[in-house]
Order: sequence, then structure tokens, then C-alpha cells
Amino acid sequence: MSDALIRVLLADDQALVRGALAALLSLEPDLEVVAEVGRGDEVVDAARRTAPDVALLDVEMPGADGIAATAALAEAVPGCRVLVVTTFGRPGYLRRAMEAGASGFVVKDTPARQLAEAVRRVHAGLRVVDPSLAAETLVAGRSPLTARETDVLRAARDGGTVADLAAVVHLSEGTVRNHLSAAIGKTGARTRAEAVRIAEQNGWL
Amino acid sequence: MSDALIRVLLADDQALVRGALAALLSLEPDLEVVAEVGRGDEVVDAARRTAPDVALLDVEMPGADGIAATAALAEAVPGCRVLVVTTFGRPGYLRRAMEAGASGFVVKDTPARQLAEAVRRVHAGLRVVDPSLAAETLVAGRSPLTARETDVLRAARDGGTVADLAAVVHLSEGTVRNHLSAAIGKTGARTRAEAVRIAEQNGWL
DNA sequence: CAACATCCCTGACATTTGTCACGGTCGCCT
DNA sequence: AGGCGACCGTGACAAATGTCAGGGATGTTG
Repeated sequence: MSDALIRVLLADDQALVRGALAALLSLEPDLEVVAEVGRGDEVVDAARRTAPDVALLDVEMPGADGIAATAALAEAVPGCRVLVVTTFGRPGYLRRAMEAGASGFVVKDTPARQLAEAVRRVHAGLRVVDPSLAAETLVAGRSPLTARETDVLRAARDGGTVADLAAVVHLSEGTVRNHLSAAIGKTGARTRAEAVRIAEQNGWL
Repeated sequence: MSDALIRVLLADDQALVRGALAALLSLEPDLEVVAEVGRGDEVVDAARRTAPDVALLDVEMPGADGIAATAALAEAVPGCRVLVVTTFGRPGYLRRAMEAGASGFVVKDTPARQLAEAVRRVHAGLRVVDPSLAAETLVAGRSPLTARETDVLRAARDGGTVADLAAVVHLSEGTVRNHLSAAIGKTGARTRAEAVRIAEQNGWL
């Protein structure tokens, strides 16, 4: 049992990166890539079919993001541990990933040789977390934004006018302005656009 | 001469992706990764030292972006062909990369097995361009923004107020508003933030 | 139940923003 | 020289934005 191959599922929307990661992991004699998917909503199906030991999930994916896929996978295939990989070291991502049931969190800045080791640790039941990112997460704290404020701010990302946002979120125009004002205050920003940027950097959207 | 290994230089700021790409290319018997760098301003030095046949450059990099690195490399090491790889299929990126002297342009959505083939084609003197992206580039055309409009819009990315922008760009507040207004009109946007988003999506910043 | 927090909305206000018309400078091309 | 376009600035105006002080509805907690 201890000398069995570790079965790995790979999820990343960029085909080139996905294939490259597969090549990288296949160099390790004790790892075996048993599935590759490019969308978040294909993770659970593939995991059911291939019964992987570890799932390597990117956060930015179409269909369902890595956080949602983590939660779904933890419920549907509890025997499969999750290692989340992401481009951006947003503090909120780490927190939400761990709360969703992930066992590890790695940013794409980490040296390539450490990835296989991270997979092994996760498979062994250990937790793998980027230390500097963990520190950031503690100081950043959880999102101060309320649910509606998050909705409104998320809708404001593409730069529409207040009337547009109101139509999207199904709220009054004045209410939208109030939520925006609150979000601006809580983020310490001085403009709607700045509030969006700050919230995005912290992974609050 | 024809059976010699193709020497490849790899430039990507994400260490994990860089290492994974190296693993992927090393699977090919006729390719050899001779250098890996994580910053745009290290490309020329590494190329001088290792004399690669093909340089694989990411666009998003600290130090100097892939476009600037392409131009510098084309001048300093003319024997080395450049294949640009990027996450975002911004039309302007493709145009500027080709104008800077790149021989190929690939987005990270392309299947992994095609990368090695792209490297071989570039090495053989052919041009490699994502077809759908090439079409987009034709319809999008070159940036309609004037130099100052680009400056102002670039400064507006982090969401500051007009006074902030004026301080950064060293212009009058009214002039900044004029440039913003012009940029909004040219991009077809209805808000400053939307103009920023559109310009960014087209690679005009 | 009462206190509390969150959400939604209203209306009004000062500020900021986007637009327009105008004049002036500079460099480039015919 | 003259015309052209890009650049900088001014001033003024309507519209959008951000802020504030309220009120009502709901759910939670002591």
C-alpha cells in the first residue's frame, strides 16, 4: 500500500499549463496523473471516474472556480485531498480554500521541484501552506464586506454606471450608491474603482 | 547540422509554470532547455551566455515585459528567434510582439503537444500565429489612443481621482478630464473605468 | 420581549465627473 | 508660408457620484 502510486487529478483552464504540469509530475516515479480537466464543473465527474488521491485545482477556472470545486469535491469524493494552486496570492483565496476543505495552497511562484513534494505531503495527510501568504492572510482578516456589498462591488468590476449595477443586482439606484459608499469606506478607498481594486487584491470578490 | 538539438531559452515569472514548461519540452528528444529566467531584464544576458536558437517569452513579467524583451533580444542576439507565450489573448499584444520582431505568438490555451511543434516551426524560420487571435487583431486594429491619452488611461488603472492622475502625469486637472473624455469616446465606453477595461482587453496599455 | 445588526429604501446635498466650445503652442508635411 | 494634427489649458455646464440622516422590515441573540 505504501509503495502504490499516488493518483493525481489536474484541473487548470490553460491547456498549455495543464499539460506542462502533467509532464512535470510524470517525471516523479511515485506520481501518476490519472485525469486532466479544463473546467471547474468537470472536476467532480472526473474524480468519480478516476478515484484520484490528490486533486490539483487552479482557482481561476470557467464553469466553477477552484474554491467551489474544492467544496463540491470534498462532499462528493471525501477520500480525495485537495491541493489548490493559483496565480495570485490573494489572502482571501487561501482562507476560503481552507474553509472549503482544501488540504494545501500553493502559489505558482514556488519552485517547480517543490510541487511534487507538496503533493506527497498532502497525500500523507499534512497541510501545505505558503508561509508568507499565511502571514498575509492573518493580517488581512476575513472580508469586512456584507453580502450585498460584495454583490454590488462584484457587479461594478466591469465599470458600468450606477443604473447598470442597479439593473443587474435588482436594487434601487440609491441603495446601490449606499452599498458602494459603505464598501468604499470599509476598504479605505476613495473611489469606487479603487474599492474594486482593493477588494479584488484581497480576494474578497 | 540538421540533427543538432534545438537550444531553448525559457522566460516566465511564475517559477512553477516555468519549470513545468521545461519538463514538457525536455520530453522532446530534439529540444534542449539551456536557460531559464524569471525576469524580462535577464533575458538578454542569459541569451548571450547560452546562445539559444529559440526564446520562449511570457508577456507578463517584472523587469521588462515580453514585448520589450523581444525587441532587446532581436537587436542583441539576432540569431535567436522569439516565440511569445501569453495568458491573455489581447489583440494589441500580438501586433506589438510581431512589430518588435517576434516570429511566433501562442496563447496558453493551446494544447500542450502543439508547443514543441511551434518551437520547431519557429526554429525553421516559419511564423506561428494563433489563427483566431490573428483575426481578432485585424478587426481590432491598432490603438486609436494618442500617446497622452494612453498615459492618462494607464494612470487611471488603479482607480484614483482626477487630482491624483493630474499629479502623476504632471498635467492640469482639466486637461486630464479632456484626455479621459477623448479616451471614453474612442473606446466606445460610457465610464472611465469601462474605458480602462476595454483598453486593457485590447492590449492598448 | 427587547436590543441589536443587517438589509432595503428614500430624499437631499456637495463634490466629482464627463462634455463642450474655445484659444494657444508646437512640430510635421505639402 | 500655410494647413494639419496632437497637445495643453481655461471656463462653464449638466449629469453622475459619494455622503449623510433618516425610516421600515427582517432575523438573531440575550
